[in-house]
Amino acid sequence: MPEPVRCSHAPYICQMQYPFSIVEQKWQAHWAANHTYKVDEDPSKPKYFVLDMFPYPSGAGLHIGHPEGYTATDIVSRFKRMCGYNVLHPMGFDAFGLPTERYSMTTGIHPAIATEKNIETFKRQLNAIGFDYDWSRQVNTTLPEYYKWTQWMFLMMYNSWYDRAANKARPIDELPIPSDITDPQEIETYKDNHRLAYIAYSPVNWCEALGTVLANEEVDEWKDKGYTVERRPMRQWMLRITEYAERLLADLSLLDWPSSTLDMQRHWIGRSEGAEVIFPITGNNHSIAVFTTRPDTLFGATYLVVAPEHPIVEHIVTEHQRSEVLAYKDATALKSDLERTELSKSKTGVFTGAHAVNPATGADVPIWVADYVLAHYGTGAIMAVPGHDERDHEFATAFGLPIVQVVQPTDGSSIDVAAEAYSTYGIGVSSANASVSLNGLATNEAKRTIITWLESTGQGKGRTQFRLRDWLFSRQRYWGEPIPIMFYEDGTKRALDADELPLLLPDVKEFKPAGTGESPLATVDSWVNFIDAKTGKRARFETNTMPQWAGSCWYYLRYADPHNHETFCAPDNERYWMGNHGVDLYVGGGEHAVLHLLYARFWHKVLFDYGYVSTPEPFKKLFHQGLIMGEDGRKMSKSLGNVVNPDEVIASHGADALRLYEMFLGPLEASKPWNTRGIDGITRFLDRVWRMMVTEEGTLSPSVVKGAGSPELDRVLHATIKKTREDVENLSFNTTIAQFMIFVNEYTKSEQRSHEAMSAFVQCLAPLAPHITEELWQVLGHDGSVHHSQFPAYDEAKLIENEIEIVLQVSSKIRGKMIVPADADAAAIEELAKCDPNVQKHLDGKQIKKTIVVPGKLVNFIVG
RNA sequence: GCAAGCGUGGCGGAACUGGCAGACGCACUGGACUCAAAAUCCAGCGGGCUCAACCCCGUGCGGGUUCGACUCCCGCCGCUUGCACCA
Repeated sequence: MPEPVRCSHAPYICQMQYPFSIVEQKWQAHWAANHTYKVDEDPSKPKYFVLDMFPYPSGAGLHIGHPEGYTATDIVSRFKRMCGYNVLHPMGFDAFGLPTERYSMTTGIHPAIATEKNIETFKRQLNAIGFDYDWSRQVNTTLPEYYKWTQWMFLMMYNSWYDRAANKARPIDELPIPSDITDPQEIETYKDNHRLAYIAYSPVNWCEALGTVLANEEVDEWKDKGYTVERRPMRQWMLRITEYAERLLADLSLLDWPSSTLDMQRHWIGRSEGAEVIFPITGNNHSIAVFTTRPDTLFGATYLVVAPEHPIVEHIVTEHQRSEVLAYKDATALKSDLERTELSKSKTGVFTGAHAVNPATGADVPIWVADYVLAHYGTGAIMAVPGHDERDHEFATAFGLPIVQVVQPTDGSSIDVAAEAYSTYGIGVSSANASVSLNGLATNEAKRTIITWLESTGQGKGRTQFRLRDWLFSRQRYWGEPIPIMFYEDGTKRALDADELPLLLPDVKEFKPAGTGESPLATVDSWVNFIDAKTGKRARFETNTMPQWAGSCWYYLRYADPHNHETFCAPDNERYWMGNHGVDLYVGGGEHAVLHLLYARFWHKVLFDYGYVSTPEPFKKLFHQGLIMGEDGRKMSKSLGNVVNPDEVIASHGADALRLYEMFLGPLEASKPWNTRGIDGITRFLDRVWRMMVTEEGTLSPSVVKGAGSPELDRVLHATIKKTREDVENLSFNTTIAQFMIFVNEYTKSEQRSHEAMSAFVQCLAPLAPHITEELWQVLGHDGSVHHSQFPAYDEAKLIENEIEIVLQVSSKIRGKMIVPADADAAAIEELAKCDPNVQKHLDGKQIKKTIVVPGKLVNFIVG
C-alpha cells in the first residue's frame, strides 16, 4: 500500500496527495512482468489496428511533442480493448538516415551503435509514460532481419513492369517483347526501360568543393558558408510511381482522411487534361512537342518556349545565339528550384534564333528558352499564347513578342488582350484554317474539335498529364538499405535472388562520402571488387543506398508478424490485422501529408497487385495531431530555450498528469502552447480523484458504499460514460477530461459515493490515466487489470431529466427562465411562460404577433 | 501570388444539425481552517450601470438572411499551414 508521500517542494507531509511516483513505478513493473499488453492473433474477436508514425530515434531523446500523438493512440487502444476488440498498437523505430550518419562522421561512432543507444533511451522514456505497447513486436528498420524485406520488395519492383491494359504490376518475365527486338542485350535494355525500379540520370545538388551530393535541407547551410552548389544530373535509381498516378488519385475517395491532406495529395499528383501538339522546326527535320491544357488557343500561339535543359536546344540554337543561350543555361543550373521560382518575379529568357511552324496557322513562330518552363513537367516545352495566359503575356510584353486574341468572353463584352491576358473560358474567334474552325465554339467544344483535328492530321493527340514525378530512390549515403544489385565488368548486371538476402551493409570506419559523388561504400574494396559466387564473374555492388522513406513504406505490415523469417508477413496475419480496410486509425504529424503517405500508398499498391496485401489502401482513417508550442507561444527549440523535457514533467507531476494535461490543452489537431501552471490543475484533479476513494492509509474510503446513488448523481455518471464513449471515438479528449472534472466536482460534494459509480468512473478514466486507475481498481477490490475489464455501458433512461429549464424570450431577447416538466407540451409551456412576471412586464400592453415554442429549449413571444 | 483552415474573457479553450455565449481548467479576488504559511474546502470572476435586481453592450471588422447567428451568406482585415510560374 502506498504511504503518504512528501511534497517535492516542502519538507513535511502533505495532506493526501496521490503518490504518483510509487503507483506509476509499481504498475509499470507489474505490466512488464505480467505481459499485460501482449498481443496475439485471436479470430474470436474483432481486430482494431491503431498506428503511430514511428519516430526517428535521434540523440536528443523524446521531446514533449512525441507523447501527444502517442497518448492519443494509447487512449484509443485501451478504450477499444475494453470494448472487446483485439487491439494492435505497436511501436518501432525508423532509424536509417542522415542525422545519425552525420553524428557518426563527427564522432566516429558507428551509426548502428548510436542507433541502438538512442533506441534504448526512447524506449525508457516511452515506458515511463505508460504506453501499452507490446514490445515483442517492435520493429527497427536498420536491422538486417527487417531490411532484408525492404530489399526483397525493392527487387519485387525491379522485377516488375506496369501493364497499363490490366492496370497493375506484373512480373518482368511476362513483359511482351516487340518482335523486332531479338538481340539479348537489346531485350535486356527493353526490360530495363519498363521495370518499376530503373536507373536514370536525374539532377541532384552537387557541391564540387565538398565532392558530395547534398540533401535539399543542407544546400542553404553550405551556400551560407560560401560553397557553390549546382544542379547536376547523376546516375540514380528511380521508382515508377507515375504509373500509379491515376489509382493514387482515384483511391483517395476510399479514405477517411482530413480534407486538407486529401487536397494536398490531389495537388501533388496534379492531373490535368489537354493535348500534345507537334511543332515542326523550320529548316531542320526536328520537331518540338508541347503539352497544353488549352489546345483551343492553338491559333493564338505566337512563339514557343523550351526549358533551358531541354535536349533539343543544342540541335536548334543558331551560331549567332549559341553563346548567349549556353550562358543562360549555365546560370539556370546554379539556381535551386526555389531560387528559380523566387527570383523570377520578372521573366527572363533568350531567343534561340530558331523558328517552328504553328500547325494550325502555318505561321513561323520564334523559339525561346526560359527558366519559367520546367524540364520535368509535360514535354519541357510550351506553346506560348500571350493573349490568354498570364505568364506568356508577361513574357511577350517583356520581349516584344506578338499577342493575338483567339477567345472572346461568352457575354460578348470586348477585351484588350494587349493590356491583359484573358485566361477565362469563352468563345473561339479568329481560329480557322482551310480544314478546321473553332470560331463560335465554346472552349470545351473547341478543345474537343482541335484535338480531333490534330489526331486526324497526325500533328498531335489528346493527353492526360500528371505533375507527379517518378520517385528518386537512391542516396549517395552509407546509412541506408543497400540496393541488392551487382554490376559486372562487361556492363551487365544481376539482381540478387531472394535466398541471397539480406545484402548486409558492410562495416566501415569512415562515414564521409567518397569525394567522387559516390557513397562511402565505394571505398570498401570487398563491396566494389569481388568475385560473384554464382557466376564467377568479377563484380561490384551498387554503392547507392535507399532513402529513409523506404523502411517506413511497409513497417505497419511487419508489426502483424514481426519475427517471420520466411516472408515479410504471413498471409493469415496480414488478413487478420489489415482486413476490411487496413490500419483502422493512423495518427501522425501533418508534415507527412504528402511524401510518406504517398510513398507508402504506392508501395502498398504494388504489394496489392501481387496479392500480398488484401486492401488497396493501407490507412483507412488518418489524423494529424497539432504542435505543442513553447510557453511563449513559439515553436519549441533549443536556441529559444523554451523546450519542455518530458522526463522532468514525469518526475515532478507524474506520467498520468503529463498524459492528461497534453490531452486537456485543447483539440488534438490544434497547435497550442504549453503552460507550466496549467498542469498543476491536472495534478489537483488527480488528487481529488484519489481522495474521493482512498483514505490516508491507502485503503478504500468508508464514504464509498454499495448501493445506488441519487438520481442526480446517477445522471452525472451516465452522462460521463456516454461522453467518454463518444469523445474517444472522435479523439476529443479535452472535453472528455472536462466531463471527468464535472463528475469529480459533483461526487466530492456527496457524503456517500456508490461503489458502482466509482468503479465505472475509474474505467472511464482508465484509458487516459492508466496508472492511477489500475491502483484504484485494486483498492475498490476488483480482480485483474482495469485495462482488461469491460468498458461500462450507459443507461439512456438514467440520462432523462424530469424537469428541464426553458428560456423565455420576448422579441428574441432573453427575459427569464423557468423549470417545466420534461414531458410538457408546447401549449402548456406557452401558458406557463405567459405567467412569468418578467415576461408579463415585457408583454404588458403589447400585442403578441407570433409565438415560437421549441420544446425542451425556449419560448419566444414576438410583440408588435 | 494561389489554396485551405482559423479569429470567442487576463490565458488555454467549451458551445450537438442556427436556440441561455464563455463549460472545464489556469490566473486572480474574498472567505473558512491555521499562531502563521502551504495544502484543502467554500464563494466570486466578459464589459458597463456606485451594491443587488433590472437593463444595456459583447464571439476580428462591415453588411445580409432569420422570430433568433460564435454557427449560414457576401465583402474586408489579421494569423496559421501548404504549394510556389505545373503550361
